[in-house]
Formats: sequence, structure tokens, C-alpha cells
Amino acid sequence: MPELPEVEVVRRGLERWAAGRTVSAVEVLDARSARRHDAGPADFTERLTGARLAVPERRGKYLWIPLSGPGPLTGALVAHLGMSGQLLVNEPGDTDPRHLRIRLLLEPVEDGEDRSRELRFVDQRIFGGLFVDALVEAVDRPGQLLPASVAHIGRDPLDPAFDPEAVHSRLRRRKTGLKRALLDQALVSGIGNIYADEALWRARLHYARPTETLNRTESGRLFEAVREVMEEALAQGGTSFDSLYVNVNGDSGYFDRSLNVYGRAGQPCRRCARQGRESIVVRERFMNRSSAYCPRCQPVPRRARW
DNA sequence: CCAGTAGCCTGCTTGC
DNA sequence: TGCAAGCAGGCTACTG
Repeated sequence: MPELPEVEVVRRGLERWAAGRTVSAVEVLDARSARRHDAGPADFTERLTGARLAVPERRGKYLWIPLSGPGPLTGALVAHLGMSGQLLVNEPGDTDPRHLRIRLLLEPVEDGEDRSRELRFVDQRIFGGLFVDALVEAVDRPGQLLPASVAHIGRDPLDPAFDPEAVHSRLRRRKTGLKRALLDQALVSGIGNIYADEALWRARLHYARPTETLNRTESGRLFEAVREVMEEALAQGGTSFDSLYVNVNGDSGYFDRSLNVYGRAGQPCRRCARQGRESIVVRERFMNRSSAYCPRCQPVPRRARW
């Protein structure tokens, strides 16, 4: 499941392998993967054909490639990977993978040696998709452009302009549970179910903690934990884009090795074990998804908000 | 405006 | 063995 670190790995791969190229042809094999393009697949194809791909950008789990026509910027190709989306760069003629949904043919870069490439959007479950959108100025930063459809997304903890104090104030004004707030991409972006559980564990906070009772120390600890979890995942997955095949299926290599609570229900809490205490990680259903935590170092708050 | 939830999707796993 | 239900969960659109 791609979260921010996985999406950043894709962004880097695209910067390395697709930026600077011009789209010569587009094939929408499954219109559902372009359903967020309001004007339909034919318009999607038309807007992309002949466009030049600039350096990809990212906010949270949204990724976009600014497009220039023959002239200045005309918009952006926006991608969201959803649950199972992948963006792959291939040589034309490579065998089509099972869930190939959209294909973009990319012209060679103009040095005579280079070949054409294919940018492929592969997505088993079709929660993700591609669309073309207009670029608008960021409200809090004149001059910074982002797709109109991404304007409501909050800055992520790896963004230099991320403001922990501002997010803390907004958290305090909410009346909800902490994990619900962490997963709200308008408040702070890039955090999905897995990294939410991992960050909460690190910060020793329970997912049902009422946001309005959080103090600065705790929110500071939490954002720090989120950043650490993301940076570690990035360090492990962020080196695999050095070959042509931009491999980003959500496997950053982080999953098996470094997870402390997610997928570890029934196993001992590592932090408690280090302290010579015994506590077993539990898994509960919450918000129609699973939440894992250690009941000893992340005790259920007195006034829990589920 | 805010909090909370249904529905979108496919494929693997589990239960009868 | 076959079939159905359960599960995985990010995001938008919608309701209260």
C-alpha cells in the first residue's frame, strides 16, 4: 500500500526516467483509471498528446507532472496510486502486465542515442488513477503551483513548509480521535493506516486519544515520530530507482524489517521487551480498518474518542 | 462548517 | 470442490 515514502520513490524514479520527454501517444485501456478526469478519456488523451513532461512533484500521496505544451505550462498530469497503483517506465515492446490500465508513449530525449519509453499505469484494484488538471497557486505560498484538485491537501511532515505549531492548533480545535485526525489528508498528508499505527506506537499514544486533550509535547513527539517512520522507509526504498524499471508497488522493503506494531498482533511489544516487561500487541477494528497497538505503552485514554 | 460513513474495486483467504 | 462472505484501505461524495 503506497504511502508517502513509496510515492516519493516513484517521483524520484519518474524524475530520472521520464522528465524531459514528450508524450507521443496515449492509450486508455480502462476508462475507470481515468475517471477523475471529468471531461472523459478522449479529452485526457488529447491533453497529453504532444505535451512535454517536466520534473514531477508531490504533496502527501498525490504526485503530479507539470505539462508544457509547445509553450508554457498548460496543467499537470496528476497521479494517485490508491491501494495498488504502480507507475512503471518500460521499453516499448515489453510484455504488458496483467493490470495495465493506461499507457503513455514517450519520445526519445534529443541526444540521438536514446530510445522511446513507455510510461505505464498499472493498478489491480482501481482505487487510484490518472487525470489532467489545471495548476493553481498555493494559498500559503504565492508562486508555488499545484493542481487545483490537490489544493485542499495539507502539507506533509517532510515538506519544508510543514508547520507543526499550526497543525497542533488545528488538532486541539477538533473533537475526534487522534488516528482519525492523522488519516485526514486535509490536516496533514501522506499518512496511511500502516504508518499511522507505527507513528502512534513510537510516540506512545493511543489511537482513540481525544485530539483536544493533546499537549504540545505530545503532538511534537507525534510529528517527530511520523517524520522518522517516513524517513526510514524512504531510506530503505529510495535507492531502488537506479535501473530503468521504476519499481514501486508499495514494497519499500520497509514492511518486513522495521514494522513494530502493524501486522504484529499477538507478538510481544519490542519496546516493552527491551525494558524487561511483557506486553502483547493487539489488533482492533476501528474506522473499518485494523489498528494495532501495545496496550501497555499506549494505554487506552480515560476519555477515549473512537 | 464539522464529524462520520457508504461506496468504489479485485483477488486472496476463510468458512460452510 | 464450489461458492459466498470477509478482508485489505485511500479517497470522494454524501448525510446528519
